[in-house]
Amino acid sequence: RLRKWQERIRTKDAGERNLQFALSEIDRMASALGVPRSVREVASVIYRRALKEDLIRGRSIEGVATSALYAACRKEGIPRSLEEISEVSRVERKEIGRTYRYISQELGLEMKPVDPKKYVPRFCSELKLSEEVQSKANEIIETTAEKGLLSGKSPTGYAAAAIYAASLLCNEKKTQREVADVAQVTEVTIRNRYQEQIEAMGIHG
Amino acid sequence: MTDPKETINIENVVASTGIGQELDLQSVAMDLEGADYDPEQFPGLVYRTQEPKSAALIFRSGKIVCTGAKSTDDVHESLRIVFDKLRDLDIQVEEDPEIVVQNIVTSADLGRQLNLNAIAIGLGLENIEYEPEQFPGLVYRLDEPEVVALLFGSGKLVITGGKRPKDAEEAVDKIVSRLEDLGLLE
DNA sequence: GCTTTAAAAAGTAACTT
DNA sequence: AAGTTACTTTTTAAAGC
Repeated sequence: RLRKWQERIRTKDAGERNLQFALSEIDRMASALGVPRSVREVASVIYRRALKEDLIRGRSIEGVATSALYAACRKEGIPRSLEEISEVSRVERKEIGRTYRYISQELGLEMKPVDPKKYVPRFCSELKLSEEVQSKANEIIETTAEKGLLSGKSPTGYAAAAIYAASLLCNEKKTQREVADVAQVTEVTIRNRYQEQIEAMGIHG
Repeated sequence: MTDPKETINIENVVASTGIGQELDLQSVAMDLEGADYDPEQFPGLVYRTQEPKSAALIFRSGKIVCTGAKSTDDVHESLRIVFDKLRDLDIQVEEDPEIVVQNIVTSADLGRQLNLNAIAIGLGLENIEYEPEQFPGLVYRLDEPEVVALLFGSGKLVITGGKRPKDAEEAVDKIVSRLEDLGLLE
């Protein structure tokens, strides 16, 4: 009986240690990403729910913690791409995506697709582009998305192309490479989305 | 207007069978030309047929999996070739081993562009999976028939998981009527 | 869970030319 | 910039790690 009691304590301690590790990892990654405290709190709640629903079995703690943070960023309306998230995690992008989809489905998070406009302020700020460019980029995204151009396209690539187009229209040109670097997409993707967008907008650049 | 059902095309049929006899894959690999066998990598021996085109995975237990065929008839034809090749190697093969179709992959075209964002909301976020950062298709799981559909912005779709060609037809009908009810088609 | 096989859809990426 | 190749998703059986 003493042994069983010790085992329970040991198990409880192990569980506590794992939870503490997961929460400290969420904190570390959140700091590295520079997201507000509210996001860490939402991520913690998602992680604890996943723990309660026994979704971590067969998966790494770090993988679930990273996925919870990715989901939290989206829930709070300040999404980070899987590429950005994977840079501060030791879990690879593909695994984060898989785990995220799994916990999202199991916890019924009902995540809406990411709106490309959510990336505009941060990307434009990193590129030191004006408020005017941001507004123009948002207008391009809104107008072209309404025409159905967004279906199936990556939100980061879509936002990057709109920002590139807006920078040209506002005479604050940034090169495709500069925009591609902050959005972490290729120039080819920007070129392809850009062509579709300016055509749908009836612009000739 | 073309009925989407008429655009259905079977792209791949997966079936399993067995010759009812254990095999020494090492010797089969030596005698069967074109056979790929690397037990360190995968326990099955891979044998490809040219006409009809398919790939057969042959196991030590004598069980066989056939993939890549474009119809259930092609599955039978491909496996007949595999059985005969094994017989040529003096391996006893039952007269006609039971062949079970395990999965049929189909493609189809709804004929109009789809707004996947609207469909994701319309069909209910809890029932679908749409993560364009990871894959451009919207994943829609149906209960009856029990298949998985991948819907694309172009209006093209893929139906997989079915065991009968009819499963894909029923799935396309249900998808079309649901999208029409939601006013998301056309 | 992974390994292998086939196939479609469309997007993205990494190469070479 | 174009072209090629390859990887993402889904499904399914098989035997073994």
